[in-house]
Amino acid sequence: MKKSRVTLGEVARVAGVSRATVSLVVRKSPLVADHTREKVQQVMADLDYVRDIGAARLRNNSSRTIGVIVPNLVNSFFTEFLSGIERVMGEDDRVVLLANSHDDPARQTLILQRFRGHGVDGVILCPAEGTDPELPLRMRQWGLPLVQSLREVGGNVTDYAGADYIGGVRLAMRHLVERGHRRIAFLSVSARTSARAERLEGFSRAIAETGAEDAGIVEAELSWEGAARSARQLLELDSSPSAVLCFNDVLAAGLMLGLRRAGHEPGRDIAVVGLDDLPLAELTYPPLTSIAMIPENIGAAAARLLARRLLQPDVEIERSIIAPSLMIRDSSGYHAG
Amino acid sequence: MKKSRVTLGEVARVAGVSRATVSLVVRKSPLVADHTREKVQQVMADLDYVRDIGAARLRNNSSRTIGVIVPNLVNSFFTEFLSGIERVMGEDDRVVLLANSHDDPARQTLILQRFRGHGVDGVILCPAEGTDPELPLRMRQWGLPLVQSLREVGGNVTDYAGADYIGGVRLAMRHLVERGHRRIAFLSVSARTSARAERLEGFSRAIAETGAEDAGIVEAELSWEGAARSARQLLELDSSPSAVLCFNDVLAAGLMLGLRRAGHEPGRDIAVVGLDDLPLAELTYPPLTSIAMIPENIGAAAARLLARRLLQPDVEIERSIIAPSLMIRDSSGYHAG
DNA sequence: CCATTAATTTAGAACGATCTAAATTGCGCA
DNA sequence: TGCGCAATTTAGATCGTTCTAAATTAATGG
Repeated sequence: MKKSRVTLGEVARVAGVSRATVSLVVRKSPLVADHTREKVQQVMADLDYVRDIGAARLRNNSSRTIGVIVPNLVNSFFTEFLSGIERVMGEDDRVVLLANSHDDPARQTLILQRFRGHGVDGVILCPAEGTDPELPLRMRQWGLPLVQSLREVGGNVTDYAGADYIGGVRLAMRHLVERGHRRIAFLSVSARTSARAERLEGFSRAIAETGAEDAGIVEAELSWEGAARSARQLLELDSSPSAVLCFNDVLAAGLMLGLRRAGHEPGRDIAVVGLDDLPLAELTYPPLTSIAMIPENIGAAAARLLARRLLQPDVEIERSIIAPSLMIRDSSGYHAG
Repeated sequence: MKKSRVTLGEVARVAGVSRATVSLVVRKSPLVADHTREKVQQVMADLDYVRDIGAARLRNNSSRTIGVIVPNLVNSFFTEFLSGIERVMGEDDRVVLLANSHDDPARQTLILQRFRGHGVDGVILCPAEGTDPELPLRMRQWGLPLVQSLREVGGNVTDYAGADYIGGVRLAMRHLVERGHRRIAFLSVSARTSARAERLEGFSRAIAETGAEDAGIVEAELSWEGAARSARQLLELDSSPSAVLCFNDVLAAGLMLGLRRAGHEPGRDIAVVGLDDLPLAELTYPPLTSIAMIPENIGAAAARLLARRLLQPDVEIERSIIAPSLMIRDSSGYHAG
């Protein structure tokens, strides 16, 4: 029942060479003669040899494993992001350790310790809300390469991959203004993350640039239910906005639900625009105008940044920012008079 | 810049004991005297010692790592499933290696080799479409514990965690029949998986049980776009169904879109019911009646099955089937005369 | 105070790979 | 044939932990 693993030594014995030679073959070294290589490869295939990467790492310090920490696995934004990471790392024969911080810094710390124990080569982190800004420095002291993504703490001290939310918000606002909207509200969230800060920054800049009126900022819990509840607050704003830009598509979808419940038809009585362009955006009613960020690409970019740093630990830090694009659908269809 | 890891040996030296003793402390053995334990723990904390699990596994054969392979990371069904696995494994201080097979058996095989190389303790697999039914046996020969989930190949030879789709379809069909529907169609998918077979089985059983008319089975590509395109075929069925039960919520949402485009109002002109009850179901218009399967719980169940088998490798195989429940919303609101 | 037994602690060999440094083999050419 | 140099191959130490078996220390009873 128990299987004894086939080891380098076995292969060496059967092939009639030394362990060291087999090791060279495994690592595709050019030092080994062609006929030896072929013989060894044949034996490896026959015995179904699988190299033990853990044992290898003990000696050469590369586990070909990276850790990814996301705050959430329900929002498909994060899972597409994850998908991009997994794809790029897989192409490079690396493997992904996944963990969910649930946006809890304590849990995030625990996970990082666990990852350290498993000897990951590096980490892609979307920092939990309330993460200690010193964390990147601490990780540097641990000698653990870090790429931050989607959110960022500690100033520009690590590689970073993200979306251009300032530009994205600008696109959305211009679109609304072109459709004649003057009083635009923003549906934000209560969680203090850099992602939130960036969007708010984008909003105020866009207000300045377009000359539209800041019709108010309302905070909701980050869930469609929360957004639905906030519909009332938005409708009761003194400024009576004709359009609402939302923190993300989940909130936008929830808001549309809440508006309809309150007797206002989104896309006709009031324009709603989301951010992220989740698959969901096509399926709401009316279909949601949104800003595509293509999280899969952000994940891929983060993975490439990390791969690059593993290769050259001391290369200067880089930021990889994915450009947004406007997806016009019916929820912004209303042309304000 | 380079950090030399703090090892057991360092801790031992500083604490003035042997490596073996420190190892006992790390593993919380009761064999060590209280005062020694405290001293050692103090030193471990001071030096920021992190146990190298890879090195440990080399000796004791437990990596506290499990592999998970899903066919897809976009459908939130799978990501919630994943979330359940990650949660339960995390509670047990285990770590999850994630990979996406993209429903491709060749890639799946590659991933399994990779996982083997990383010394995973076990695997939770949602088999790709077209997986060799012999795979579970092969994995047994490798000595790699396997839990299948959501889909299954090779007969009942491994632990399995899934949802009761036969029961779920029954719930949905009864609901429709209670609302007066007699001619019910099924929107299926082309991919041949056990998940599909089970739902079709449920459909034909429910037809028999309820005495409703099988108004036809239409196959769509597994995407909302595919489902939208299939609306036409459904509407052109000779049987002119008054209700459509869909393979899952993504198809249901796409179908509703297609129906509306074709001038038929879902929930009023024709009832639509989904399966899975994704978060999405609340956000479509009209909100989608669906059968909740709670993928997070299925993932948790799969994780527990695997944890149990790791503890007792020879315990008899077990099936863990999550019971479905009916979530009534507006898309089935139409009461056929 | 010594013999036993129980409670702690430990030296040293694993685990499966890689690295270093040195040994061996083969080849061209005098 | 024999020498020098490049091309291959290898012995043995090593990575950080756990295991085995034995050694040491403490505790108990007579």
